[in-house]
Amino acid sequence: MKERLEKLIAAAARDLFSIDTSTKLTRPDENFGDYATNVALQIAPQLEKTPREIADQLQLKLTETLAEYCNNITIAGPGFINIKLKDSALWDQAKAEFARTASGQKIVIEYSDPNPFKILHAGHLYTSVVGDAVANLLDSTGAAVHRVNFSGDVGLHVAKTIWAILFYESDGKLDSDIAWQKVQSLADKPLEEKSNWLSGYYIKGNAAYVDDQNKAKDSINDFNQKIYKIFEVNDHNSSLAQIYWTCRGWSYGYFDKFYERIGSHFEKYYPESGTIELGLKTVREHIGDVFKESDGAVVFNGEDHGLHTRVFITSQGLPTYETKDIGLLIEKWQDYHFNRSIVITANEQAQYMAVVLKAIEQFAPELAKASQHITHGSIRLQGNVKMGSRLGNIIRATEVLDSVNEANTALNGKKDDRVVLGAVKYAFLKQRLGGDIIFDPAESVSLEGNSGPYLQYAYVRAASMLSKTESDTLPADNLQADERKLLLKIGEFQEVQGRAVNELLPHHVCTYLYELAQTFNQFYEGNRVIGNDREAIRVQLVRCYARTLKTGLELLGIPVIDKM
RNA sequence: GCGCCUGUAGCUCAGCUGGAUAGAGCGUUGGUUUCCGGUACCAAAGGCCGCAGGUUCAAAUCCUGCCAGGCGCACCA
Repeated sequence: MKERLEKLIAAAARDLFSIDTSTKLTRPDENFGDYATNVALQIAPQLEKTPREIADQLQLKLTETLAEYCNNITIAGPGFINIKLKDSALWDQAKAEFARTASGQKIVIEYSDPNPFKILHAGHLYTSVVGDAVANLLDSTGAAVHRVNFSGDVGLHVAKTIWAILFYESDGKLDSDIAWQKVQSLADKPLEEKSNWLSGYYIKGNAAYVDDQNKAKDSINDFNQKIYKIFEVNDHNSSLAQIYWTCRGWSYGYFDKFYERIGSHFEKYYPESGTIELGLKTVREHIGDVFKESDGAVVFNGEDHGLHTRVFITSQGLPTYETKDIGLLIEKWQDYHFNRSIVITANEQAQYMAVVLKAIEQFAPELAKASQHITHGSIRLQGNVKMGSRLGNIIRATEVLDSVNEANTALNGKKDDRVVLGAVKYAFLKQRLGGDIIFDPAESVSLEGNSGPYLQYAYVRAASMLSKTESDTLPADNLQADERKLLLKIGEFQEVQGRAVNELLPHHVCTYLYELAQTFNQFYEGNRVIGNDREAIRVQLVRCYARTLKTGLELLGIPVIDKM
């Protein structure tokens, strides 16, 4: 509807003044109209007329050409043209489906990216929720969306953890047989406990590495190579390898359980270990033309492109994250032949990723061009304090869910995981991507006001009403003011979804859904539906509203509830 | 030091492809229930939109400088 009107207005301007405009319609204050355009103000200078004169001429013309959709076109202020839609146009708009703008396209979206052997913290919860919402948005455009997950199953953090297990379980002797016995003895423990056990050793290993206790640094670097070696020779038998594979399995098992709890689903996991060979091969092939050797390492000279210079292969001959990311992108390409590849991470990776993509651009420009990196802020504690495992103030992902569960149970006397998820996801998504999120376990996730449960409750009300009626008549004209206001708001959804997709910003959907639910709650207060003599029309309206709210909540990955 | 991001009400944030009186939630104060589910609704108080210039008929929005905070800058991920 909006695009149609914009085209008609552009056509009118062309007819009247032989001028091309690219003016967009906006949603003005409800007192002015349903749509507004400032086209008269914009073209006035070049036509050397007053905006008011132009607006007058346009008003006459548009009253004619927009007659099918609009019944009132007025001029206000310095020359704004305000348009009021017919009720029938409002109904059409409210019932429209999403435009399938990316139908036939393949999109690979990678997000969440947890590290085995390390803690799954609040930041992982946040990035997962964001990724789900962005993927859902893309899905709504008709594209085939493939959700994948990249996880660091090799690398220094793994060496730190394994080293610490060996060191502390065998009294500093680094005896893998003794450590393996310990690992086996934990077999029957719950996944959560195993995961905590591992992340505890990561913290110890990291501390030892940083402080270089007991010459730990060299020793850990040595273990790093040993772990890469496990993959090189496909070792599943040595006690070190058994410790590695067993603990790795615990981590992945724990991730699966977590994703199930929050409703995330990945089509494929790409472990870093699987990207090494392809990454190394690719980088080595391009030593000379893209990469160069420097101090025994292989680097990409980002400074030539206004970026940082980064190491791709260390002087030990090991691939860094950079090289793994190259292998990963090529592997994704081989798997999917995507039109678009999107990676979501925290802000701190932004400039790093720019270097990797610039390097790829040198030898595979089409891959780099199809790739997009979007980033978000991190979770910070009250008082703008950063979380960090070494600071001992990490909030586990499950702690966030548990604390909200506690608050919700206290509020209404019973536990409901759907409401907890609604509250947490909405709290994270309602903020524009990019900035940090200040998280206070006690207060940040609200259950009232602008919150997930508010939306869920606003749906419950409508669902409850609809269960009490059989009414199924067609919509009618001559809407009353409150009815019209609600229908107008419902009709805004397509525009909001379009904008959220274009900008890959889910918070637009949150903002809109909250306004929509607010409009509905206001309508609900003042207008009886069931048993009213306008029941037929109002039931149609409520159906339309409920459908819109449900679709919106689904885009955000928030559970839709009939009764709560 | 260089680069990127951020600065809007007491707090947490929308608004930033320039437009009409700068919005919401929480918190504070005061109201609303014979009636479809009160996790609701209504109202009040609360703003040099970080500061200073510039562009424009029009700037929270665009440009420049400064101040404050965050992130990144070679063998971690």
